[in-house]
Amino acid sequence: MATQCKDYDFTAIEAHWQDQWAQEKTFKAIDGDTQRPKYYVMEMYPYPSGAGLHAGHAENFTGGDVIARYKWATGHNVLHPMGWDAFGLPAEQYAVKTGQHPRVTTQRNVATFTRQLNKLGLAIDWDREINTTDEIYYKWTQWIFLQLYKHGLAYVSEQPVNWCPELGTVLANEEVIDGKSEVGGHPVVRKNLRQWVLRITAYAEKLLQGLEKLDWPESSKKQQAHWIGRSTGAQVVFDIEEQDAKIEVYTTRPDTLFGVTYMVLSPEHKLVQQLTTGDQRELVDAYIEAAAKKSDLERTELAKIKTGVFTGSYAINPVNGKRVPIWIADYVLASYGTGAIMAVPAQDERDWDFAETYDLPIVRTVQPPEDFTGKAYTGDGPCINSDFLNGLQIAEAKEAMIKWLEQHQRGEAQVNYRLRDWLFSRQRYWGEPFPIVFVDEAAYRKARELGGVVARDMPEETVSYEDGGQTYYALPIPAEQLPLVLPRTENYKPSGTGESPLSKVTEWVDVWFNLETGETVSRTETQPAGDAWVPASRETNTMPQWAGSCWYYLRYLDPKNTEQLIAPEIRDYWGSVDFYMGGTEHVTLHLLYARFWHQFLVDIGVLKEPEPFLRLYHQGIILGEDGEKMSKSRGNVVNPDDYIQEFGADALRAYLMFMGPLDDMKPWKTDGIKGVFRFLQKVWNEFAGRDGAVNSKVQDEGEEQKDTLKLLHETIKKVGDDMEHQRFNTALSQMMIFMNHVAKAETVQASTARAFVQLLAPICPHISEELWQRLGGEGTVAKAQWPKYDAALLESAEVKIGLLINGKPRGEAMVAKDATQAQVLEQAKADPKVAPHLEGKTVRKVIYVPGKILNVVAN
RNA sequence: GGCGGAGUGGCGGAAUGGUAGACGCAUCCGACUCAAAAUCGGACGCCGAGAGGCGUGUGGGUUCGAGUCCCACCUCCGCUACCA
Repeated sequence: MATQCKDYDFTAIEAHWQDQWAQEKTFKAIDGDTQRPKYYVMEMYPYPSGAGLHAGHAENFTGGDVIARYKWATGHNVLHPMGWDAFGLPAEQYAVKTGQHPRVTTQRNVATFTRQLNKLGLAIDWDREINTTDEIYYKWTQWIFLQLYKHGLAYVSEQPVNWCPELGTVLANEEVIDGKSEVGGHPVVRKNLRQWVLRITAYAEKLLQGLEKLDWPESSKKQQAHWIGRSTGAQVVFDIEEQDAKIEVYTTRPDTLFGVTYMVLSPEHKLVQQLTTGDQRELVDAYIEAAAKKSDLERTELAKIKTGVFTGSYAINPVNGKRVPIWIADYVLASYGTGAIMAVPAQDERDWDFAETYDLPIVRTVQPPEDFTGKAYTGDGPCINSDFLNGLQIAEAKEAMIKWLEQHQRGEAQVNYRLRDWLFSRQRYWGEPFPIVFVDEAAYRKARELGGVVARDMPEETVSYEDGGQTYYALPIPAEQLPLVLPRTENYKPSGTGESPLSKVTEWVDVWFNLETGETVSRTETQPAGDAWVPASRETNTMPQWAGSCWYYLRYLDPKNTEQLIAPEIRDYWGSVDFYMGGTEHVTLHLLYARFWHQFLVDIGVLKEPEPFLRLYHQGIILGEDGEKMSKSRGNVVNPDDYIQEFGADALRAYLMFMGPLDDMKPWKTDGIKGVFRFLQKVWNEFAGRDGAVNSKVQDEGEEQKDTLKLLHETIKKVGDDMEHQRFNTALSQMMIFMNHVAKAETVQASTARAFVQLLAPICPHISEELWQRLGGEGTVAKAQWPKYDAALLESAEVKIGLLINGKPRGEAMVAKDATQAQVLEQAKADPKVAPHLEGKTVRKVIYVPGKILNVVAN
């Protein structure tokens, strides 16, 4: 049913059709529909912040929506879902500030977002809505963690971490930018804390290999590959003079081993104390203390001047027996390789800088070219000063050296990755609790002996930690006992000590734990009867925000399943995500983590497809009207709601798609939306008319005019091609050209109008549904079969071609499509605008491209 | 420093090696109007009265023909950054 509107009352029309779609469940994806090909398209789900929907969201969701609608129209069974990434810091920080519980603010924000998204007219299957903070959802987040734990991919580690005093939490490396927190920009320092860590490095190779087959932007693949950072080289063992210890280093340049003039340990290296001699002790201790206090910002920003101190000890170079001094310096990272390096200043810029500062010797082992004027030489060349390597090029020398090291048992070839294990715990309230309890050693042993479901979900290798002389052993809360519900407490403020707020909820933390069944009872109750019940303490850290987003694309497939993460037949039907749209900023975080979990789930038999996201697409950032990044402080923020109210969702959607290529960064121009609004107004006026259901120029009987028909088919072709390649801006241009023609035509056939409205529907669905109805279309335009163009109609008997003399355009001519070169040349010679340019010249050559140009070369 | 992307009218942007500037915005002229808005018609790269000349960051090259291909350079943006 269409509305009764006379004018283009977009508010009424849009509300009407949005209701209609919701009621009819027009965009419900059907599990197991074998009649139509499936298509799974999704956008990165939003974090429901208090600020509401912004322009970037609108662009992201509209872009995905146009694709979804186009796929429906071309006969696909489309899955286009939506959900909420609702755990995370901002809700908790807001709670701390205002005293409102995160659950309350989250619910409120989700309601706001839902209302805003609906106003955009998105073709979403809302029956599959998910929320990462729902128990039914995070039960499975916990379940996946449990599987990771069981398979030895989750461990506890006391390690220096990025501690942000302001936020009262630890951050992942990826959440620290220039030594400041990504959220809020607060300073970050190092602190040792007990943490859960996921062994993503075990998947480094697989994650790298998997990239090859993905249809992702090349730059994103490169970025991820760089993040994984595979390098090949050798591990080399250095003896230490008059000491029992050995230093292991990793190097990508084993060929330069003869050029080692000193060694450097990171200040955190475990051998530092042992290697420091009495007279150096004071200096070394002071240096270590200073390095520990430095924030990451200081450590990187002050990197221009490298600092370090001598430990007093010497290492012995395994290839030539030379003694080289061992230094410590914070330009060597504890977390990469072995935390120690062999320094070869002649072939490494960093080492050169350091050697220069501290007056350490430099020995070239690669002959630089004669014209080389720089300091460290990192290019190729023949080896020198290198004994048995002399004369070899770098690649050969590396091989020879590795062979030598292996023969003499002083090292071996090694592959290294830049990727670090993933720091997976947060000292926060608003996240998924870990399905873990800690018990003493006796209880731990007993759990294994009992062989219940607890033992079943235990990893082979014991996970434990020490604190105050006591060892705590981790035991899983087995799958049967999930979800482990986040306790409803008002104690969500950060403790400030680095402990999670949950640690203060003692009635939740301290439990009786059944070592066989994994059941728990608060220790405020009396101990249940039976040997299997022991006192235990829950893990009080929570999971990071990334956890829920690692697998949400799977939950959309089977959102209400309480028995399985996903039913196999549903998994097999939908497979992987065909089109995933979101910002580039998630390439090294979310997209890598999600691939890791996905590959893991494949390995344990839960999933089959090797990769989660086959096609990745990044929408470009929308800048403010001033060409600057939108921000509250600049006051250039565009609120989509304002424009929906003033021009309608269709106009907003059309403008967002018309601004320029979807993946380009581009500035918002309010005047621009007026242009597309005029276009929609024109569509309405031409087809609906100003004062009736249909404009009187729309004809039901008779034939379409030739030129209109030709243009229509050109438009069908152009829009279809553009839709396939996400070129929505040029698709709209073509539709504007078409409407400009219709506006000038005396009449137009209803069938023509309907076909046009179909083309418009993916981008402007509301006005299209309305006009489709009025023009006599059947059912919803969203699912009407996409028009086909007739190639024969695209041809015309006469074509316009350009007449060029010596490559310069001098005129144009209408000629028969199959005109010969001679005919066209005649016409050119006779053309009053062209002829003067040929006067007195001899024609040397003629190039004729039928339908395009005739170029006469003359002098 | 490394990786990636981009430089086209006043602006957003179009152009399988084939008449650069489609489409839209802004501006100007005209019609309608008492007037304005809306709408419609027209103009709109730069220089030039005109013929014409010059024009896609700069310099070279390939080609009958280059925004598009090749080489060198300049500028801007994004990401990343002591990873040995």
